[in-house]
Amino acid sequence: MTLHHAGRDAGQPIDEVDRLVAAWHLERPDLDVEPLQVLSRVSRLARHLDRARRAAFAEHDLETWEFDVLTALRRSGEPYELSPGALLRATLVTSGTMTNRIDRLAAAGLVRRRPDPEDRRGVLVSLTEAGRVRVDGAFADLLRRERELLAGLGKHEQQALSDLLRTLLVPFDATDTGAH
Amino acid sequence: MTLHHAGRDAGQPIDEVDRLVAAWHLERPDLDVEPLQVLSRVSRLARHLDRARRAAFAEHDLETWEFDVLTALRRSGEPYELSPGALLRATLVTSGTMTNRIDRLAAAGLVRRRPDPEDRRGVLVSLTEAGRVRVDGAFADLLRRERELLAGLGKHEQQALSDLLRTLLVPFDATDTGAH
DNA sequence: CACAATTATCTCGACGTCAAGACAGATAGA
DNA sequence: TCTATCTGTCTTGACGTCGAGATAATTGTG
Repeated sequence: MTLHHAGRDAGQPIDEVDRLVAAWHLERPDLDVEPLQVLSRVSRLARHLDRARRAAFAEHDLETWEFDVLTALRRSGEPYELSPGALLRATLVTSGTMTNRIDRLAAAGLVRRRPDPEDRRGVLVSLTEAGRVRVDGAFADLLRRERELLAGLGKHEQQALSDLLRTLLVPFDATDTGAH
Repeated sequence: MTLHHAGRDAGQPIDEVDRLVAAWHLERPDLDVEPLQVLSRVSRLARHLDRARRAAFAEHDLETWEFDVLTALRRSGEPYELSPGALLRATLVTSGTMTNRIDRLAAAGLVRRRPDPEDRRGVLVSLTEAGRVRVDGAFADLLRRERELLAGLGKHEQQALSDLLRTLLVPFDATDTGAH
């Protein structure tokens, strides 16, 4: 395996993934572990982002899962109303989970449930005024914090990064319909 | 907000995040949601990766959490032995979770627990031969699949991507000591 | 018009994780 | 040495998610 030139750029700082890759090189010099350079970083970064978000939402008395549901409704525009089915497709959770989430959000007064007038199997979930105010505040705060996390990258580096990530993402978004 | 030039490159396909950003532009034209271009993609990609891994490990009768613990041991080298404390730092879970994981891995015959001869509070967890064989097989398979996921990128695009991700990751890895 | 297949939501039990705290042993200062 | 503090591991209870399946309404076919 020709890994002699596949290392890091000189001058870059070292992160946990560099250490992890180095450890694998010692233990399994026969394997090409380069995929980890990209994909382990994606996973670890996502984990850190989850924590950062949780901290941001805590100041608005919201859990991450509450934010996910409320933003899906907010993003859908007036009258901020979607079916549970649409919500679970937007948030990638199962139907049992969504029922539970809607129950708790309704108990907290952030959403309202009403029967779908056009389909008697169906239900429509809408944002209350309290819910809209809460999610708008949390979202603005989230964007502020995310901008800080990206401060280390210039505008066109960010653009390059999103383009590269999109390339990896497209195959998934194309085939995948989410959990039901 | 001057976003008129901040969109996507022409010729690139559209992914879910492009749709999500477009929806926000309609609903909240006052907000600069560009951070989502990077960070939502990271989160969503991590989610898809989790699923892909789960599928890879299933063929080796391993859960993701089992793989995480076993690779930490494998990577540490002979004699493939670490304390629960070291394992929880490596995997970013809490101590209660790690106790539970070790219990189940020991019951499955993949790891062994023994008292630390140098510290009577402590325990040492080591890979059994069965555990080493299992994790080596699963890891090779994982790398094979991850390489396929990255097939859409050239070698130096992968390099560029890991460098950009490292820049975002370094501040976290520097300050953060993980969950205890 | 009836029947089968599909769609939408909810119910329930099992599972893995976390957070807080219990407990034993180690360590350092008075 | 005695005591306070720290460290390492385990215990416990609450919680959110999943997966399977139940129920009910709609749609499509003959």
